[in-house]
Amino acid sequence: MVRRNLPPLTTLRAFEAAARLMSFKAAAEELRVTQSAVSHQVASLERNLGTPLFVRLPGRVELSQEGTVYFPVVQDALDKIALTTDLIRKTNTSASLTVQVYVTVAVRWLIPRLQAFKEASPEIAVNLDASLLDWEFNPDRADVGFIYTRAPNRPNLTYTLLRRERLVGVCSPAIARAIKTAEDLRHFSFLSVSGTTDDAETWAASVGVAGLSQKSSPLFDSNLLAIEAAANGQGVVVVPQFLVEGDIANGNLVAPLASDVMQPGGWYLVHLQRRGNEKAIRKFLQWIQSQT
Amino acid sequence: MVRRNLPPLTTLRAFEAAARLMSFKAAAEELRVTQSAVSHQVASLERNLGTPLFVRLPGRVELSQEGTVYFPVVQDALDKIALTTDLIRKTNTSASLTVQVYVTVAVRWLIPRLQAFKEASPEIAVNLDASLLDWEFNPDRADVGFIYTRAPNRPNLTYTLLRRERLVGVCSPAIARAIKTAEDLRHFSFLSVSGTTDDAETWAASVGVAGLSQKSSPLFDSNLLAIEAAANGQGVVVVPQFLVEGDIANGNLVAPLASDVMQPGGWYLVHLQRRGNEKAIRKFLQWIQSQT
DNA sequence: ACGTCTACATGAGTAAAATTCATGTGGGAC
DNA sequence: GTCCCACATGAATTTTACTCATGTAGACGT
Repeated sequence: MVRRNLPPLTTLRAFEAAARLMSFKAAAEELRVTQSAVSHQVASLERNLGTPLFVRLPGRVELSQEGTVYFPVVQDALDKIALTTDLIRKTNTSASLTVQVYVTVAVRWLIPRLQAFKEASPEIAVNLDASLLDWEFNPDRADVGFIYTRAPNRPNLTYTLLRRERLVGVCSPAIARAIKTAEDLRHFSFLSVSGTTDDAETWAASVGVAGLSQKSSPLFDSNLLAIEAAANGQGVVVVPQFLVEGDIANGNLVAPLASDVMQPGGWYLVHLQRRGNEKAIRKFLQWIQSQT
Repeated sequence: MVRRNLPPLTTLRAFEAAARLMSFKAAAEELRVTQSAVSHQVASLERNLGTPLFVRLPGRVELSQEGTVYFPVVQDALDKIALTTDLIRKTNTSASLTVQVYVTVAVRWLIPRLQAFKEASPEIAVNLDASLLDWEFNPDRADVGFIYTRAPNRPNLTYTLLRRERLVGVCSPAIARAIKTAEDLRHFSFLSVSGTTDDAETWAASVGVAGLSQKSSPLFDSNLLAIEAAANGQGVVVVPQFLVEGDIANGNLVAPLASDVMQPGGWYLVHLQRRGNEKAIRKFLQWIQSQT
């Protein structure tokens, strides 16, 4: 068929649900929008077609004559699209899961543990969408996000708190030997990372050298580089503890000064609310909760 | 079927056209969007499905394996929706045309002439969407608009200039007998209409009494009421001439002072660009052009 | 008769999606 | 090597979808 004058296709979704359920309210619940959205969508479709598709009765609706003609055609069409869409998705995505994760977290925490997930769920291939500076979960690019935020409240997203994390200042063993008190920090560089200077200052204040981290030197783009630099004896970096607990355990890095200060936000596993029932997402969520 | 996880339906339109034509560029032309829009839409659908639907080759595309599966299902579904949509539209709207028109223009100019249009095109029922203050064409509410504007450049709309109109100051015959020169206007009220005070002042300046219209009295919501008030001897109103030429011809209103000042904008017949080929719209446009 | 509750309707404001714009890229034709 | 073409992409803009707040009409209970 040559170019067709289709109605706005999104409105068909609302119309079909409302027609099938005989209720704008029930359709709204199913589609996870407000009743008002369904009402507006149906009205838009009716304007486009130039005729009512429903007869409005007190507290309920019936299909109009035109609606009775339209509904089975639309329902059948959407059903066929949905079935084929699911088939293609299953073929390609139910066996994979894309995780959006900060590159440092990927390298230093997640990747070492992924083997365990693969063993637990061999049918799910995990792809990592590692980002350098993106703190916001992008549902267009990933199925889930391992995200640090202080405001876990973006609409349409489900946030599951995995951990609140302590901040630690770490350095190489050589530098650690020279640090007896916080005052000794004045002799070494703070390796600051863009976007995390608040954390560094919070930690510095907690060990009694408020303001010191602001006199810092090399600015790094990511914790990954900063941690490497710290391990190489170039100074002290302040990071969430879970990123360096492996290095602390093997002596590669040392946390010479104790502090109980916590990051103000939390680390969350995030996904689109409406995808909360997908098996791969649920399995990953369960697994990562068991790891933290 | 209970709630389904449909892809974004708008993307299906782009996918189907691109798949049928084997060209994003040709699909863009057919859909009257840019090639970039098609590219973005297809990419969005591919992300949603988790797999490419096209194989990109130099300067052309082929359907991928999944695309080959998906295309006939989507095409068939959209064809069925389009056919049924057209059937419903034909039943309800191809024989009718809704004209958005300022209420004064409707009462004083268009309605008296509609009989001629009905005789010329009896198969087209004209509905009027008369508005009081809306100067902007709303394609959601009407098929065409008879619109005054100085800026005929909103995107996606086609503007056809019908006329540029002279402004006239009109009053009852009784008041007209008392007006020999423009200075005599000082003894009478200017009947101002919200939204048209610029016109009134432009006219007043053109007959040599700049500023006089700004000392005006009763403010009316529409020219219709103001014209009625003028005919009833309550003062002078400044309006586009075509609105009162019938009253001037029958002596109900008089334009005692000549002026050649024109309205700065124009009167246009407006419609959605993409609907320019519809028979009812074309017929109405031809007819109203012959009337002006 | 009155009050309460429900589902749909509507306008305004906000968020998300669609689209345009400008430009880049890779390959084919000449 | 140059030019041209179709597709790709990011940013900005426009349009659409949606939410919010509120209104309305009728059903139901008292």
